[in-house]
Amino acid sequence: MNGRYNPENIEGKWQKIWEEQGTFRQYGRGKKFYALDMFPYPSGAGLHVGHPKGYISTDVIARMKQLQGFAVLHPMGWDAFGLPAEQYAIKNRTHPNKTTRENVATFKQQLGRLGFTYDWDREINTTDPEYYRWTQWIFLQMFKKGLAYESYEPIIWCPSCQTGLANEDLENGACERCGTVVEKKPMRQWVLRITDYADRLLEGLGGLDWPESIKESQRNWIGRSEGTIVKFRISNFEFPNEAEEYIDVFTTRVDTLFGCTYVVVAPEHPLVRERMTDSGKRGTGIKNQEEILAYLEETKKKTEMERTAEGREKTGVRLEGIMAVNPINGEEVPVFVADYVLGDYGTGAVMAVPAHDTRDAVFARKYGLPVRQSVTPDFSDFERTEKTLQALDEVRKAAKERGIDIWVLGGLSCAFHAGIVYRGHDDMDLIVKDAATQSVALEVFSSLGYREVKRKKLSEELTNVVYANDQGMEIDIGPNIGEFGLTDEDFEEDEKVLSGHGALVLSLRFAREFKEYQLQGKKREKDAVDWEYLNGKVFVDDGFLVNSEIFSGLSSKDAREKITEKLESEGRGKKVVKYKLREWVFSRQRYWGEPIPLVHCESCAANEAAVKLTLNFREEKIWKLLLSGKKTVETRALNPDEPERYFGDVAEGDTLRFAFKPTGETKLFRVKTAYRFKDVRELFESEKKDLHGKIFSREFSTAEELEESYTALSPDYVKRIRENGLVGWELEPMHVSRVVPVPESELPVVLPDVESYEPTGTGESPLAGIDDWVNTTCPVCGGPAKRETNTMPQWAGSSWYYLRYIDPKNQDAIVDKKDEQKWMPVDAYVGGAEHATRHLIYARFWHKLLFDIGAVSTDEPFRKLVNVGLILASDGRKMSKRWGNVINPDDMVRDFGADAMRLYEMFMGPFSQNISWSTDGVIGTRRFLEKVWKLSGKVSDSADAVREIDGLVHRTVVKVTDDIDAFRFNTGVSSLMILANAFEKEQSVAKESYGIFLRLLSPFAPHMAEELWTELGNTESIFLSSWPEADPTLLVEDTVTIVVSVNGKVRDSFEISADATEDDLKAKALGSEKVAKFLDGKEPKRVIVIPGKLVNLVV
RNA sequence: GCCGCGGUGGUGGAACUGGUAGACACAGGAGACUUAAAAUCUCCCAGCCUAAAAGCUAUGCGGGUUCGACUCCCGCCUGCGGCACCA
Repeated sequence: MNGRYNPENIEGKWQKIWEEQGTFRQYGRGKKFYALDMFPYPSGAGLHVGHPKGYISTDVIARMKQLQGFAVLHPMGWDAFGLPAEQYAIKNRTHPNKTTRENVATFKQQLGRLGFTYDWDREINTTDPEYYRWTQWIFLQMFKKGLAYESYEPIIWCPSCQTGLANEDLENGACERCGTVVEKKPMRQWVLRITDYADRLLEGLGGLDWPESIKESQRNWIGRSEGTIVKFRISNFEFPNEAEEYIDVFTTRVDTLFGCTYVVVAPEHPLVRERMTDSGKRGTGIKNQEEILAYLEETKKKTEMERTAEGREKTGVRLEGIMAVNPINGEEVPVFVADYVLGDYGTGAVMAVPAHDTRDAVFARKYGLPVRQSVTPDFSDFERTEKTLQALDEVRKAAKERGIDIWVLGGLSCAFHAGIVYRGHDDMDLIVKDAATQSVALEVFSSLGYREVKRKKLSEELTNVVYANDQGMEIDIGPNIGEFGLTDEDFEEDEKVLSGHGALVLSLRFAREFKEYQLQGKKREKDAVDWEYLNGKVFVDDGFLVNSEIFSGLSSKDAREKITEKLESEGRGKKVVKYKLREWVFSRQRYWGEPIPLVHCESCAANEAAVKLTLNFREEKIWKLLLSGKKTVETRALNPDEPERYFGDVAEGDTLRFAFKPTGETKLFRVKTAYRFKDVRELFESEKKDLHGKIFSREFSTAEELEESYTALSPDYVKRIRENGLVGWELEPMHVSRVVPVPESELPVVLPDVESYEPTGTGESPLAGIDDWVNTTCPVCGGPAKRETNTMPQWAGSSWYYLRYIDPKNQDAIVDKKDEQKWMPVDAYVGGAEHATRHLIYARFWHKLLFDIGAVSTDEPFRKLVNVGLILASDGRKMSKRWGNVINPDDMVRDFGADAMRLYEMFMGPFSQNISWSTDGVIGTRRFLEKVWKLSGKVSDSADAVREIDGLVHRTVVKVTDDIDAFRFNTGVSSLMILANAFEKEQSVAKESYGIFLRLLSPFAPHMAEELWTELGNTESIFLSSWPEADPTLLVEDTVTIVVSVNGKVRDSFEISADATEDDLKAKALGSEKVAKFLDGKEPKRVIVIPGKLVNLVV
């Protein structure tokens, strides 16, 4: 006997032995298993009990897998770059390196006490130059592939963190980190072209064993939608060059094209600015310029303040003087500028179809624009009757005779096609306009054979009465609206509003048809028609076309194809795919991050400047066509999402850079001299007409010619632009320098020490102030050059760390290929759900790039992903210093032992669920361990102690194995408790059974299991033994409990041998006295026998 | 608004593909041991009605399918998470 259970005496001891003997470095075995945790950010606060939950789970799995004979990789490391360390550094004037080192030490010590199986020889730290050397290397690979580019677009800027942010770093329009409302700020940025991978990121999800919610979040985030670009020609406009000009709109509902009654462009749309900028030869065509300018001003202000406000009111201004021509029918429709259209999604312009889009409907109603239905719901699957319509007519007629005007809420068009009127899902509401005549209305209904069937109390004073006739038609009559002072206008609101006011609402519903609808809905499942009403208009996702000329009668789906085909064949449209995913703004203007390994060389740029014009096109075939005969071609691309936004203060001889996006492709112009803006613009516009460079070959076949075509931009002109407020964006002069990658052999570019970590706030990182670091020589020409001073975001290092664990000390590659092939992909990745749309998208993106360049062998890094649920404090809030509700794992280990704490965290509930901490719960698992400890005193070698509960032992083997594999730790632990309770009831426990039990327990409570295993006389570690296998013959029980029920209610049960026949069961059940009572002497109508389970008697 | 996931005792939760709802544990109650307390052990513990048994009611609410529903279907309510003027 081993005395009292005292975790202190055994836990440290075994932790040391495991580490010394390398118990968990059995890498030579055959099958591999890679168990991975999302590595922590080593904060100054240390661990709280929530952190280890995920780590315990991977440890449990790792230990079981090792017992099952796998080679198990289970590493840990530190994601240590990031703001908190930097902020701490600013405050305390310590180097972030120092705090990071200290925090890591604390974390490591805390984790050590819990007895994890980490191989610390593989520890990595993202701030270690030997690590970030490879982070920089990956960046260079992106740069070489054109996936990293310099952009001058306005980006999201957090004024408090003083850095640019990615779209992913936002939470409800505020900085995720500090909660400050962000701004848009134009500045030079490094951006990663993640959208190039959008489709693959989307498709790859299909094969992953990940929680559905995470996959769904990623799908949402990527936001792929297939649609059509439709070209609306602009008319009523003086065309200087007789050139046609178009507004391209993006729509996913091209089937509603005939319902388009106007076009809306975003305030940022080039059309707006272009029409407004000057009175030169193009003219503007827009008559109400001032009004529009005022509107643009207004929207600019609005976006900063109340952008997030719910239910923003829709505002807009018509562009007077121009019209847009609907390419499908030649109809001219007005054009509006309105900020309910987003400038940075689609084409920044939409075709408005108020009949089939709620936003357009709201706008159309406000500005009195026509509404034209072009699609109607498809009710062909429903068996229609005319009954509802008849009933409606009847009611109306009878009402009219008595001088009552009845309003119908809900679409009659819908009623017409369906033969039934629906509002919402099941009824149509009638309103008696003149509330004073409510009593008369009631009289109408009763005269038509309706009688009261039900009364619903809506509130203290308000009651709803339901009448029905004998054909099953129901009418709801709401309370009298007269008392509430509603006016005619209120009737235009939707029914919700009215009932909210206690309006007199009469609901007409045909009960039987509603039932049919339910059945149909079930059969059709996802095809079920989805629609809603607004002021009598029908919003239909899927239906068939009406009012659409030759397309009428087609289904929405077919029409989308057919109309697109037609537009395409005429050059007036194009099938396209759009994403919500934005490019990844990758640079940060902060200190504590990986330096971006690039150099800006002015000398190289100067050489380049000898060539008068350099064009960069992303698509190779285009620039080749354009630049044939030119001296220099640079393949680096610039990707502006916004066209020609930046106009600097330029003087003659300065370098100007224009970025524009006429057709979605990306181009960069560099023009050695400053040119007159107007003429440059003309270049853009002409370019729009013909992508394939007609204008270049015609007008600028040589660089010299191009230069001749332009004259210097006059200061007057710049002033005018500014005064007009047309270029409301920050003016920023741009300098051309050539970006040169730091050669791989010179990596890492080490983060230098600085005097002050303080962000500069100017859009430059603190690194910019270190002259002797910034100034360097160009790797290409050897001339003076400046280093890139932006740093990488925190997400960089974590986007590939799982690869480095495999081969952490490799000097020649990010990971050895053979080792990579052995260990990848990760078999179980555990971490918080909050990483759904950042880390987990970024890492997949990087991994796919690495796959493309042959650095890794798998297309996806994480085969299986499991979310760990939060551990909340006992008050239900998140654990935080701020609330003073933090539980420290060290205290738990001290008071109850690591094993009890591990066991509790696995037992407390479903692994992925958020659950409040309960220290009492730890007491429970500690008691269980005490019980197990005592059981060792009962262990006996004698064979006669065996067999009794062998069945239970082996069923527990199956249960625990399955549960661990499926992350159902709570029920796994529970079954161990059941087995221990059973052992306890026995006189003695067979040594063999106890050995099985210990091995099942060992992943959860390794220290105790190891100790007791030794106690049993084993000389080698329990973790070098093998996982128990269940004996199938012991799994079946000899006797089973059969339940007898009468009409499904349990009345009796009995034990019977497992091989009893159905007839045996039946006989026994019928013989039961308890059952006889319920049979009431009658013979059961039917007897259902489920072997091994139950007998049900139907009376 | 759209999408996804949930809603079971005083509490955390269990129930496999429809077959004894509440395993396991916490808290609570009663008792044993003890001078006493802690620890430990035994028993009770969904609600209603009961002396007890029996019975009835119960898995957010209302319907449905089925011999039988926490489980499947329809509709609602509600909580959480994601996206959100994304055309």
